[in-house]
Amino acid sequence: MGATKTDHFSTHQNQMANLSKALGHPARIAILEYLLQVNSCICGDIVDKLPLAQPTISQHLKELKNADLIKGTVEGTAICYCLNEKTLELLQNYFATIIETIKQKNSCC
Amino acid sequence: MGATKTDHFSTHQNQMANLSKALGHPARIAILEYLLQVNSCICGDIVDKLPLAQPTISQHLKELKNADLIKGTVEGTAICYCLNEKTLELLQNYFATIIETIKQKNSCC
DNA sequence: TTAATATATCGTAATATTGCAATATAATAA
DNA sequence: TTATTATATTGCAATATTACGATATATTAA
Repeated sequence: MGATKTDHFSTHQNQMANLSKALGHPARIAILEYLLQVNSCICGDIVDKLPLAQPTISQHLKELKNADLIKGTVEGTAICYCLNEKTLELLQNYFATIIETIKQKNSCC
Repeated sequence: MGATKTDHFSTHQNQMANLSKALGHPARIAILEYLLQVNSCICGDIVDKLPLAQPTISQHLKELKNADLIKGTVEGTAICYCLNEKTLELLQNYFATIIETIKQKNSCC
């Protein structure tokens, strides 16, 4: 098979898996970090910053957008991308809660 | 192709991508959350808790272990798995820094 | 030793991802 | 209108992931 059994897991588990999966490629991490570094939305020049062809980057941007990790607005000929703080906060909260929970536990291996 | 151009990105970017990728499947999120919920290491019963066959779970555990997200110790006939706090802290810190950086920025779309 | 139990590995089919050339689309400029 | 520029989509080959039956391995129990 290979089909991920999405229906066997909770909505929340699928959501966190999808967000993680969207960040599960160095190019997409690089895009995230580039958008973070630039002190505003970026219109256009992502392609010049990464060692990948334009269609490939477009595809990665699409995946980040599908996961709601970035937002894109049409700005004339270019498209203006920026990070979606709300979605990134979901991730931050998730891992923060995990660490908190671990620290409350008495022990481990 | 399909080969991920790992060599074109920084070690750090590859590391965060690998960690994210390892969590990019609902079964592995479910395993993580199960290990978190149980107030100790778990020896054995993960297979009973998930709707997947034993070899499939073994494979997912292997991936989590490869990513250093969990630790496994042999405990007689069973194997004792637990979360690796250090690695999960890497993720927490990463997203915390991202949110912090976003909040410092003047504006966005 | 043999049996029972727990986990891992092998092999393989189904599916998904990645990367890019070629091409399409959409907006502005000339 | 016809360029020009920026981004998206299509199509496809290479590769990776997922799932699991069958089997192997390893530990304890009898």
